[in-house]
Amino acid sequence: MAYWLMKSEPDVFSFTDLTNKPVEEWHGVRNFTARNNMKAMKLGDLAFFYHSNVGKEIVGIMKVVKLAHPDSTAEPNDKGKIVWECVDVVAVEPLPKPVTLEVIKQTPALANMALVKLSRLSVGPVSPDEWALICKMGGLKKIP
DNA sequence: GCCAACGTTGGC
DNA sequence: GCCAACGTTGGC
Repeated sequence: MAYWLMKSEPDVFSFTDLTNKPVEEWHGVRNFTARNNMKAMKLGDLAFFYHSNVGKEIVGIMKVVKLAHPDSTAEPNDKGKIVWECVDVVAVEPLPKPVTLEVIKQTPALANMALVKLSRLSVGPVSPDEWALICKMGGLKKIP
């Protein structure tokens, strides 16, 4: 099982929005690296939900419930092919104490995260160590 | 609102 | 296939 981090602007779609839905298609990714990360996801993989621009913090955890499939909002390219894909996710639980980007940058064990190094990547990997530490910092008693 | 970082496009 | 120009993202 792998861990991930996915970004969304809370103005557009927040973690609260996710908790109000039974399941959500993570559509709208238009970057090949991010898409490839989604194609690498397995059922049951967990991902942090990060609020970009507004908040700039990790606010919750979600789970992959459907493997990558064509993005329903993507237009076919000039060959009539849809190259953009996405997974479906469900909310698992919020972090009692959101972990901010500022704190992540100040934490040596987290300063090399893809979130920090590749700030424009909207879907990136998280190592098991990073995952456990952020869960702890976020106030979770049990590491999912 | 600015700017750095990065991806994409198009000319050669 | 290289690289300059341009567009977009996201932090500040």
